[in-house]
Amino acid sequence: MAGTRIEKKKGLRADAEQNRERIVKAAQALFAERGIDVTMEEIAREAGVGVATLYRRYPTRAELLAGAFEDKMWIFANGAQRALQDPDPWHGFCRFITSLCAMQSNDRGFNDVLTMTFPKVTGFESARNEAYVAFVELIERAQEVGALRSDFVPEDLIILLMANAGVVTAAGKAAPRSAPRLIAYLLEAFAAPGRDALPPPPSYRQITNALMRLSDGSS
Amino acid sequence: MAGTRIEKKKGLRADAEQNRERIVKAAQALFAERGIDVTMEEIAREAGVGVATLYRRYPTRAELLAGAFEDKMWIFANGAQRALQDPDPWHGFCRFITSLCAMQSNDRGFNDVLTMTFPKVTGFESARNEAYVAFVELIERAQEVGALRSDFVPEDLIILLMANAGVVTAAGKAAPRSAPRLIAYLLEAFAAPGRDALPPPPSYRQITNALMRLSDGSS
DNA sequence: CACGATATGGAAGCACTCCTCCATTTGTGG
DNA sequence: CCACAAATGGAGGAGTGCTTCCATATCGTG
Repeated sequence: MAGTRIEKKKGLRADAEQNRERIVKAAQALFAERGIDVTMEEIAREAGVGVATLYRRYPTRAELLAGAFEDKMWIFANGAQRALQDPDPWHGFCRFITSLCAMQSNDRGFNDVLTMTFPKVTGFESARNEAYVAFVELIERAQEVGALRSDFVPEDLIILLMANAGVVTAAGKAAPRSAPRLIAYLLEAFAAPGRDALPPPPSYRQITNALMRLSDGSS
Repeated sequence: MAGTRIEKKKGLRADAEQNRERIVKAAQALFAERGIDVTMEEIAREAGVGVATLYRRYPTRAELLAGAFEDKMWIFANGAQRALQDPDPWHGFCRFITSLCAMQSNDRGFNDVLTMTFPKVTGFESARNEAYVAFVELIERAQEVGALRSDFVPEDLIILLMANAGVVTAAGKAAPRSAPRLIAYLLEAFAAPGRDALPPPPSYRQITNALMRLSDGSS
């Protein structure tokens, strides 16, 4: 997903740059799996460096978060833009929402960051706004062809995001089965006509087990 | 809502019992307003007692939570039962969901507790199960009269709860405007036909302000 | 290859919470 | 009214997590 990226810091010593990359990767992996509450020590350990190294590169926890989620935020910001190129407005609308929610499901940390909006972290707010502008147009297009109900407003997307975040957070392992069902219901409610069938629900056992997540160590 | 309650602890000295009540009230108030993360010290201060007093009555944080939310959990557990007495199955179904979600909106702590399911706290799990059983019947009744879509399953309620919890948590002050909109969409998706109109959405300003909640001290 | 700037690791400083200890105060039955 | 069990408050032990310090090790240029 990340692949070849531009070298950020200009005058970084070779080994330092390598360590920086290790740190970001470790942070991304741990955040994705366990949410943004992972310890700085743990990230450093996973990256195979000391905490001081981590702090030299990312002086504060917030900056590490920003560094770790920068690319996903950018993908998010451009998601609506790309969806605008879909010839079918309604399909583009649904695809954007679906893929965005999938990102939430697949990355607990991203899920946290999306709705938590920690302030003063360069670039995130602007990414959000950029996505918002594109999304407004996505809505208008879908409404013009009569596929999206006319009383749908852009704020509803944010509500959907927060709702999905709640499901992802609370459902834990059952999220991949639960979240799509929520999205399906909502898309159906958003549509003027009705369309595709619902995905199968998780079992009661699965979902209550997920609720118990405090008892075990996993998600 | 609480009003006159039964004296819990039998042989409590008069002043001790009075302090216990103060503690529960303080805990309920603070939890409701700021979620379950409130400090023990803070609760003690609000109650006008020392921490030791608090700990003597509720030896652990979990027990205090249990004590503070016991009554609301009971209300929840019996909500479905009461809804069963509604002559109109669909109306009963909607009313139960609506009032339950309103409880989440009005009490951040209850919202947390509902989905967090901390284990080994006497009575909560059984309350949940009791509600679940009643809710299954509520569903069947609503489906029999053709008001509720036939592919709706009980687990969908849990998903709805988790989704609403996410909105309440993330929206903060905008929750009273946002959560009902989510519920309205979902109820519409749950219904076989379509019914009532959607409530007005929160403004973009309101909802993004809510997202900024980390910057200020309030919710 | 040597030397200075850069980078590093781990210990320790802070801040914050949960919870415990114990000397002192307070209610209450006889 | 007294004596004693019950109750209390606040200091402090223990644990955790973010961040800083600094002595040491490493890179890379002249």
